[in-house]
Amino acid sequence: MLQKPRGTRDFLPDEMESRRIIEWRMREIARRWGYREVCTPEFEDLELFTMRSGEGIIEEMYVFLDKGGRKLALRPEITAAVIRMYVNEAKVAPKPLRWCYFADCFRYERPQKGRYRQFWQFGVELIGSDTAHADAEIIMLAADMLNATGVVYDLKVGHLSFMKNLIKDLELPLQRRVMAHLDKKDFEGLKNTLESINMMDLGNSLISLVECRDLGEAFEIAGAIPEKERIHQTITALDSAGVSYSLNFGIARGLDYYTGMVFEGFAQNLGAENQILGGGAYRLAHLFGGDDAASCGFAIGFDRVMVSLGELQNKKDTIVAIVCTNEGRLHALNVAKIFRKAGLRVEMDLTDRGLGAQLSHASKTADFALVIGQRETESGNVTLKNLNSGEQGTLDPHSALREVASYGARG
RNA sequence: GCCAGGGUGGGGUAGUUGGUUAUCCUAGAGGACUGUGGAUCCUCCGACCCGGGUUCGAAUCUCGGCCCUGGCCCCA
Repeated sequence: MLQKPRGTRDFLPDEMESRRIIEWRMREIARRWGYREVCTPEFEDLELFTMRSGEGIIEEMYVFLDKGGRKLALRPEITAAVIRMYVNEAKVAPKPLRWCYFADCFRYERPQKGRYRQFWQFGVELIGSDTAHADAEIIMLAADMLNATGVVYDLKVGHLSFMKNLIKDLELPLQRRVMAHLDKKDFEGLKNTLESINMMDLGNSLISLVECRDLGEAFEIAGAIPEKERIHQTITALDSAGVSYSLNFGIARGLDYYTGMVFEGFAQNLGAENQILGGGAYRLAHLFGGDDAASCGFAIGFDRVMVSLGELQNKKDTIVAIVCTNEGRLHALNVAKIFRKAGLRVEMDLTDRGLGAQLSHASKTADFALVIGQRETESGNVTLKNLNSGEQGTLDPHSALREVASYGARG
């Protein structure tokens, strides 16, 4: 049998319903904050992604040549494409721009719990606003959105300026190494790296910074930071808004283009892949030939949220099955039309079997049966049967409709 | 790329000192019941992940691959 490609998934109707429900909760929060949806191509020039993240990521992407010999890649993330789009299409639009997206991405990685080769991200980007309150809005929106899904998570907020201030005198490659150590909480590796250049004092400061959960303390450790006032404003706004988070100045988020505030969210009941959200303030537009617009945004790992939520009990539609004889079929189609126009879910029996067999099937899949044969056709009525209670009666189609409509949704 | 454990009808399973037509449950189709379902009974449909090797004979032993689950690495 032909199998689906590794790391991809099929979604049956029950699961799709759950996914759409959660998706729409996120969409609704984005809408309330003024973020409007954008859409970019599923594939882009490979260069778009290597410019943002370096040549190393080619190994982790689906890369291919098209028939014109162009080097393309399935998008491994959306932020770069959104900023490219901003530079191409919207440079002169009034700032700030509030955009969001919900789309699938592709990464060629080894699948494991919460990690797939095709996966969906819900993200937002706030472009052209470089203030404490822009940073705060993005974090508040992230929290609002995760809360709306019902997922249980920890939110960690940090700022790169603390770490950067402490290591600003190191050579650039060394800075990168130190940041990588800190991001992974690899204190042994950090000590070894700094020992080799005789800067153990710095190591101790960095470690206490990473373990520090208090803003005042962090300022003391890191020394004079130009962004101090802005950071204060952001944090004050978060506290005032009642956002639940913890400070963590060890977040490095790997890449060079993050400029200040950074934050991550972690689900509590996932395995090794428990990060469900990541974001921060960054500058990318200049890479793609635009101005040096400041941006801020985040992406939520939609599939991980779904894994964390587990199986959901969705509200079920009331289902009306039409059970009819050959003599009743044309009348039945008219009745079905009336019910559908009223918004009800109606399923015709399409087989030629007897009423007994049709009803047997209906009892497994529906809440009501409308039995329509010669007698109903001649009188213009329908026989409505409640498949849970077994009660039935003959009445005109509109009375039957009222009866079904008042039944409401099944648990 | 690496490590561990797995893969038997659509779903869930039994079956290893190698040996009849591969077990059972469930789901699906039909019937007993030609205008009334769920119970019961009967019938049918349907599987050993793929390929090589050992053997008279492989679901079972062996090798390789694919895929699944979880972990390492990576994580934009």
